[in-house]
Amino acid sequence: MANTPDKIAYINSVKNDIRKCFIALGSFKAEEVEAALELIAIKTYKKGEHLLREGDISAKSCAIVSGCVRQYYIVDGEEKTTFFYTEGQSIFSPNSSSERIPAKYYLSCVEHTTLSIITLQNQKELYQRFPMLESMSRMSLQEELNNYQEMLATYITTNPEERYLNLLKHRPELLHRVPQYQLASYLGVTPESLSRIRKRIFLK
Amino acid sequence: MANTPDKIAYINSVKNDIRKCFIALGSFKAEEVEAALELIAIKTYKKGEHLLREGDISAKSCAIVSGCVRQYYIVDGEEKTTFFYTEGQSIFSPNSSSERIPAKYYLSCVEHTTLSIITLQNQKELYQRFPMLESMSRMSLQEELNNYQEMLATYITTNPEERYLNLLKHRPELLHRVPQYQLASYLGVTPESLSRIRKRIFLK
DNA sequence: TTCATTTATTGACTAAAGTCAATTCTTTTG
DNA sequence: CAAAAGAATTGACTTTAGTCAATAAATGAA
Repeated sequence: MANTPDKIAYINSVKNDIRKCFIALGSFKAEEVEAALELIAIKTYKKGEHLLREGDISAKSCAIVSGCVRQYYIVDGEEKTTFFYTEGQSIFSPNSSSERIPAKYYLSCVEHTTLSIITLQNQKELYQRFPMLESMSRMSLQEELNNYQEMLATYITTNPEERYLNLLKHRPELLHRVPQYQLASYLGVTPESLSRIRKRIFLK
Repeated sequence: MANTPDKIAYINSVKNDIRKCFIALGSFKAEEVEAALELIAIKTYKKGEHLLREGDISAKSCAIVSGCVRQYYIVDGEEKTTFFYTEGQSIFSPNSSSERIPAKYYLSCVEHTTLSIITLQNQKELYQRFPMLESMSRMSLQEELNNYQEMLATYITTNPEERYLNLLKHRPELLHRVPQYQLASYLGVTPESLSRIRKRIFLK
């Protein structure tokens, strides 16, 4: 399927936004920025499209430019949602460098979604050329790790109702973007229970 | 409190183990290894001692040489355990580089524990001197992030009984090293419930 | 717009976890 | 060793979530 002029224009505008980010870092020459941009692909996905299926071996990392991607596992034939990625969030590859680990989960688009994608191969090249980027990457991984530690801690220390209220507080937009049965599974309850939790909260 | 000769000998033997790890990497000269070792401290802690308290600003990362460290939050006056670190695991600082974020949790030793500790300051120096170490650090952070993503996913997709069975399978030693009421809180249930879960499983 | 499908809610009932109090078992320590 | 403190278990009861079936509401495609 060939890209329409519209789409090409859109991709260029996204690339330009990324260009601005690189330039804002202040440490790169114009040619270097262009070289780095060459290593990144911009792709769009339709609602419902999969980025990854269980068993796939992925060798790329993505950042969400716009849209929403759902991570889920299939356990006993049931979809169990474990994360929603939205604008600005990164989906790190389950594979670092040389390993070839098949994914245990699925990634599917909840909405029409635009990603910036870099292959591990290109990432390696980028980091060799610009060690500063590897350093930044390490620090953002560290931050992301802290986030996950905190998410796990929050999950352990709260019950489903509190988790729903948390979501309402910290990612309210999700409630409108995502079907409720997927939210339910993300909160670790059945759709029926989430419906009752919402009712309970409403009555308070 | 001065170190006894015993303790000095012990710390030296630990340092020597770390020395061997560096040498095994194959890319460093003997003086470089010694310089790197200078940046790392070995410390021992008694059972019950705290490495970190809520509100503390920590500027170091640790690796568990031996022993067991429990991470917990205090929520409504109750300790909520969210992780157990054992031999070979790393406790990354909640602060990367320049930020000064006070900790939201506690770290306390479940047993007599030995740590290797590096300050963020020294870490920075180490990475500047040996970029390969920063690259390794990035990759191990990536792996650790994958671990956490999977732990969160497992937590979301399982009920307390399954979580207990999981622990039995993947970290059986914890069941003997850690008091049951702390495990209960780690599994997200009350001590009474865990006691009943164990009974239920036993009767099957 | 209409029909079909998907999603959300409700009801009735069951299973599991929470709470509080009492008891037993285990570990510490003076 | 004995007393005290800490940890684990058990019982009775309450609250919350799970399950299954029915219905209502919303969404999407022809």
